[in-house]
Amino acid sequence: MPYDSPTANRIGSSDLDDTVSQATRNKRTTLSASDWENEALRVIAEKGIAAVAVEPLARRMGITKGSFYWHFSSRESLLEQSLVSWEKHDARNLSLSLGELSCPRDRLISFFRHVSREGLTHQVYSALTASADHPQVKPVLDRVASRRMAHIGQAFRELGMDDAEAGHHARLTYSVYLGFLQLQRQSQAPALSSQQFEAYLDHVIETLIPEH
Amino acid sequence: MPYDSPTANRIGSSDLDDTVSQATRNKRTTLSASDWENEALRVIAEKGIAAVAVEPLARRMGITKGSFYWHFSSRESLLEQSLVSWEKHDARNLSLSLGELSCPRDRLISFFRHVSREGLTHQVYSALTASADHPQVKPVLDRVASRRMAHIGQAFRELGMDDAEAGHHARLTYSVYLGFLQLQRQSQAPALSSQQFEAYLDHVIETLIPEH
DNA sequence: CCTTTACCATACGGTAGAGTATGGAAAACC
DNA sequence: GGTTTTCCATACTCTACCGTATGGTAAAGG
Repeated sequence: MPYDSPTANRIGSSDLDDTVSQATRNKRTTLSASDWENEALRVIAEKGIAAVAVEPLARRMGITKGSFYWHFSSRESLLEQSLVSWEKHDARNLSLSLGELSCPRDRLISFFRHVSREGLTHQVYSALTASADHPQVKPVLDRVASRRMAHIGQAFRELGMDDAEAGHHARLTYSVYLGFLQLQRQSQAPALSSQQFEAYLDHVIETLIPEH
Repeated sequence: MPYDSPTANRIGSSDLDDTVSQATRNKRTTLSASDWENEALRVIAEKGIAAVAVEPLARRMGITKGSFYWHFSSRESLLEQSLVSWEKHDARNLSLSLGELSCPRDRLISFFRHVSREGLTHQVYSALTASADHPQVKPVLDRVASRRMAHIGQAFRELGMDDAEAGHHARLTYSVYLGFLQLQRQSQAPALSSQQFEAYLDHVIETLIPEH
């Protein structure tokens, strides 16, 4: 019973944010634990964490439960490892997208721009916010939010704010981001067009980010 | 089969936002449809819409399913009527808390102040945002959000903004509110103390609401 | 007083998913 | 080449909930 063993992707990393779902394993080899994790994350992105059920997931992958319970001890274990995997991936994304640019203003703008048409990672986050009360999700969301707000706050400090003001402004800025995700999720209408979104984004930047 | 009949509270209005749950019906008379609706809304506030299940709800009320299926045709019907009832209640709250004050600035500040320690109605809203993808919840949330943003936008227009800017600023302001709710729901730590919250609120007001 | 009608209890059938048990096949190992 | 490991299929059990069927009781209406 090797379930819950350290996830060493045996076949190939099959990194997140790529679209090789079925193609990766097209009848050829056997499945690994990370294959289940990635598929679970896709389901989370599409239908939320409550939709991560063992049997439907197995059907979706063209396989049976027998495989699952060899790799994992329980559904809870799958969720745990999937969330850990996602959190690592997100932390790496954060360093990449916000750690590169030297100008703090560009960093903040880049943060907002990454929201609209971002890949699987952000969709998962949006879906997880809907399950913020879930005992396994809550600590993950808290860490991710803290990490992101810390980065944002740092940018505001570099723009001349003192610690207290930067902290408040980071919380405010991140709330705007969360509120945007919420409106995005609940709106059935086509939401905002591209130009409307751009105009709104300009307004947000103008309101929240000091000129220099 | 009188289920789905117009909810005429036969016994007593048992209005929302009061705490007479068991006390209202302490062995005495029979239950009405609105009793089920109110209890459902309490469950939504506590554990979300997925926790609204017929049998657990009946157990919670010290009764059996037999009663429920006399008043309602299905679980779906209960949700529908509960949401309708809540939406009406919320619309009335909006007119009351934002329609009274003449000064638009005070109206906006009052809006934010009503968030922190508000009763059942706001808890329900916070819980519903977690189920924004639910087919019965989505249209309700859309209407409520539009209604509230319209009020906020009107206040900004009265403060001198043109239509486009007021619209954007209303969306931005409402996003801050939604983001606050989200952070509230997901934080396991004691969140913010009273003074921290006041300081943050001052910052929000200063940032979002023009001086005069 | 006797019959409706309103309301609720009890018992049933049906579904969906979580785990378990066990066997089978294919590859790896020696 | 035979044994061991790895991986998956099949066939259960168990729980929780939805909805139905039906019978019982107390109050209201005639």
